[in-house]
Amino acid sequence: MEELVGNPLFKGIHPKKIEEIFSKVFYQEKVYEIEEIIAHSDDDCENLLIVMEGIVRGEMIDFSGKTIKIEDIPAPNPVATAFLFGQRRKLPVNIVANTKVRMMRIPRDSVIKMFQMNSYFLENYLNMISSRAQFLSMKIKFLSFKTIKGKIAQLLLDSLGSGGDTIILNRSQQSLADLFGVARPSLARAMGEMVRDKLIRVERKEVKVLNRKGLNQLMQA
Amino acid sequence: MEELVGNPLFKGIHPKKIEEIFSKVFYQEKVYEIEEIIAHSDDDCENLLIVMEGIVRGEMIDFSGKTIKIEDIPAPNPVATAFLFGQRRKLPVNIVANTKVRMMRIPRDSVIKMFQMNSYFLENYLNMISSRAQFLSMKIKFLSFKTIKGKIAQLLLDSLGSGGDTIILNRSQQSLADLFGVARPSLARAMGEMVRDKLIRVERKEVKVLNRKGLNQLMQA
DNA sequence: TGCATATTGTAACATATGTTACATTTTATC
DNA sequence: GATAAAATGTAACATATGTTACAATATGCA
Repeated sequence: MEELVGNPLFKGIHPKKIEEIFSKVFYQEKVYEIEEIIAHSDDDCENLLIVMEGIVRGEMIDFSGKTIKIEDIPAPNPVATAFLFGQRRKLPVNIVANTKVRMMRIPRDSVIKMFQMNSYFLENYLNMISSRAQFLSMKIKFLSFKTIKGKIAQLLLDSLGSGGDTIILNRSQQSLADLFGVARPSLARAMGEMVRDKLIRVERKEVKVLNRKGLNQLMQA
Repeated sequence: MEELVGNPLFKGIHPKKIEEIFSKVFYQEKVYEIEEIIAHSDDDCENLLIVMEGIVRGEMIDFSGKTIKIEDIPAPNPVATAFLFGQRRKLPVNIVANTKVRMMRIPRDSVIKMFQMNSYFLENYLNMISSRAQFLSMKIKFLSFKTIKGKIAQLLLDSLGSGGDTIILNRSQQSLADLFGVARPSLARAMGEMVRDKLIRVERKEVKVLNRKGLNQLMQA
């Protein structure tokens, strides 16, 4: 069980205690070879999966059969903790072995027992899904700005904080456009108009905010 | 405690049992008048708040100080369950009383004790934040499709799965439009065009997929 | 320095979506 | 069933963004 030390789900729990917990609940371990599919998208999510060794990836399959990588999950981390409970207890992605991996599989019932045996484990689990919900919430705030100028304003005011009025953009226009999910010339045009309207001044990678109130208004729409 | 029957956090728990739980942990109740601010955005989230009576709203404050209503939360429901744990334990919104309200306030420690006293309560809580994470996850998926038709295609093919070819939409056009982050008439138009192009056939809440390949193509763009 | 390459600015035009307004249909309530 | 309320269909028009193409800079490298 030493592999579980360092796993965020077992943070703050003494290794001896971890041993003790696992002596009292049912679980399985299984080894997968490279590129083997560990779990399919839409499979019922009845078990907590933990990467003990190696790296797995989550990938989406679109309907034409193409796959899109979503994220890599290395040991020692759990997989899809937000789908073991809740209304839709199904995996949203395929889980595939990037390397040879060893996975631990703990049934939901065992997990609940573990929650009641050890409040650290419970808090760690709660922290994990809560953090995820918080992160997604932030991301949505960003994505749901409709206009390009709104996204720019959000980015600028966010990275500005309270002090100062200049930001160094360390990304190319193209990468910014990708981040926003817009076309590069459209981004250039939007920034050009903001300069024209004296909201900002741009010099190479340096952006100076001239009119905070104006930027705020762009975020409303 | 009868007000808690019907509260999703206490689903499946016998009223007597609820009494018993609350006899063993610390909590407070407080009454707020109309338009009184119950909690401020960025306040540390140290307590589980439950609306016992009345309706509260969450509202965001933008940089210029204007407020934007986010959602109404009527009794008997908890508030901001996803912010009691996790990395950023701060309220993202102001909580304001829409009507005269009575709120229950349970410290995080008490909540954890309650988790360990009653596994229904624990599962209900887990279900609630998990469902929220799942909902946000789904929303992001839709937001990142550029075109409305793409979003529709994604929704249809997703809820279709492998078998059958008809879906019952249990949401109003408006709520779908909100989910997609588009305007309602735009959604109606897009669906109309898809019907015209013989990709789908719509009859009230029932949608029949006529051309899967065509829907796939809409998702590529 | 000179050259090649990448990045950025700009323009004209096409298109998707938003906005507003109203008619029509469905649903709920008495 | 009658009525009001909600949801939906549709149209005309405004606007933001995408697309394509090319010129103007900036950047890296020999």
